[in-house]
This record gives sequence, C-alpha cells and structure tokens, in this order.
Amino acid sequence: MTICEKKEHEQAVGSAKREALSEEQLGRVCNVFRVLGEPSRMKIVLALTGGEMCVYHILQAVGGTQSGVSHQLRVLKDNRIVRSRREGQNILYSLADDHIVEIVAMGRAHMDCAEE
Amino acid sequence: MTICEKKEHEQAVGSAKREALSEEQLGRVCNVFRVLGEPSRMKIVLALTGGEMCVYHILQAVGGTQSGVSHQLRVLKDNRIVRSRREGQNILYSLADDHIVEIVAMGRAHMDCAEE
DNA sequence: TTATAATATGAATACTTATTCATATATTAA
DNA sequence: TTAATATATGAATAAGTATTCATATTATAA
Repeated sequence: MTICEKKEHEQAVGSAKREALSEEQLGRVCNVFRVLGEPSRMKIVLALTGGEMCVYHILQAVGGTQSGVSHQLRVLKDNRIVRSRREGQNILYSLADDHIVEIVAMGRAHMDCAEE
Repeated sequence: MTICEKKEHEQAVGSAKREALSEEQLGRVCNVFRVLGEPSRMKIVLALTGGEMCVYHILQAVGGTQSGVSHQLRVLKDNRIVRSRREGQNILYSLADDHIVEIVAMGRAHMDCAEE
C-alpha cells in the first residue's frame, strides 16, 4: 500500500487527527454504547422507559435471574445510564437522563431503516 | 423476594411487556450500539464524520494494522454503520446515514454530561 | 500475463465480559 | 434481637469477540 493522493482524503485525515478525542473521552463515549449494546441490559433500559421500577418488577418485566439483573443494573448505574434511590426495602431504578431516551430512540430508528 | 405492590410499577411492568421488542428487533437495536461501543470502531466512525475516505487514509487517521482496520470495517458495514464503493483500486468508505451522525453526537453529549 | 498495489478474509489466539452460584448486606417486622 | 424480605456482590466459568498472522482477491500498470 503506497499512496492515495486524493486531496479531500488528506484533508479528512488532517481534521480527523485534529479533532480526535483523547483516549479517555473515547472510552467514555464508547462505554455508553457498549453498555446499551447488550440485550440483557437494553431490555432493562427499555422497561424503565415506562417509569421508575423496583428490582422485583424489573425482574418480572425482563426475566432472568435476580443476581444477573442486579449485576447488569450495577453496570448501567456505573455508566450513568440509570440511577437509583432507596425506598424502604426496595431500591427504585429509573433512567438517568433524557439523553438515554433519545439515544435509544435513535437506535430504534436506525434499526427500522436498516431493516431488510 | 415476595411482592412489591406499587400500582405504578405494576402498570410499568404491564406496558414494558406489551411494548417489548421481539428478540430479533432487540438484537438489531443492540447491534448498532454494540458495534459503536468498541473504541477501534468508534475511531473509524469519528474519522468518517469528516467525509468519505479510502482504507489507506482511514488507517492513517486511526492507526493500527491494515488487517485489523479491514475487519472492523466489515463489521461496521455488515451493521450498516458505513457503506462503501469502489473507485479503481481503492474502496471508499463513508457513514451509512445521518442517524449515525446523530447517534454519535448524542453519545458525545451524554459523555460530556456524565463527566465527573 | 506478470508484477504490484489495495483491500479482504480464514483461522488461531488472547481478552473481555456475561452469567451463575453461593453468600453478604440492609431494611423491616415480629 | 431474631427472622424474613429485598438487593448486592465476589469468584468461577462460559461465551463472545477483537486482534494478529498468513494468505487470498481484485484491479491496474508494465
């Protein structure tokens, strides 16, 4: 592979390098997507679109094991996709912010247009 | 774990189940995010935000090996994140549609607000 | 029609991460 | 203060997948 000398490409390379995110920023952007890219977690996020829920009800909504759902909830929380508050014996989970709703909506839109 | 009888939760469970995506739909939504959740691929996508590029220039922009980038490009293409066209000896890659640009922009926005 | 350039691909390996199992913590009720 | 409920967590394993290496394919130029 020697050289492709298209001027537009070289400009694009230049701007790509200038505007490149730091490793840390890149990691943070990717984390949001990586976390949402797992069906078991996406199910939880979609369930929470309907509003705040305790773990017991999340479990009813998405299925699986208590331990599994709990682990996934922690990943979601660590990555600020969801937040939680305690109410008595229950911990109530909800989506962390509106970005999440929008991001998921975009994902669904892409899914629809990517349908074969 | 016996019973949490909050009426709102039960409604949320109900609507979550009614509106649940099929396994196949769920898989498609997740794929978009899973693919974007890998730094090596996100770098490529971000590079292509600046416009169409051949593999050689993508390689210059993101680093890594030729084989590695090529494999990642295939994953991106299979999931309709990018598309490609041949021009002589070169294959030119570009983002598949505007959804991608928007999804990535949202991811960045979430990253910013999730900053500690 | 051979050589070279540009890109793609199969197989193997190395990493990452989801899931499971057993157990721990925290809250309320008795 | 003991028992029960609700949720979380550590460690182990299993599953998935990124990366690498060697090689194949496709297009052009000599």
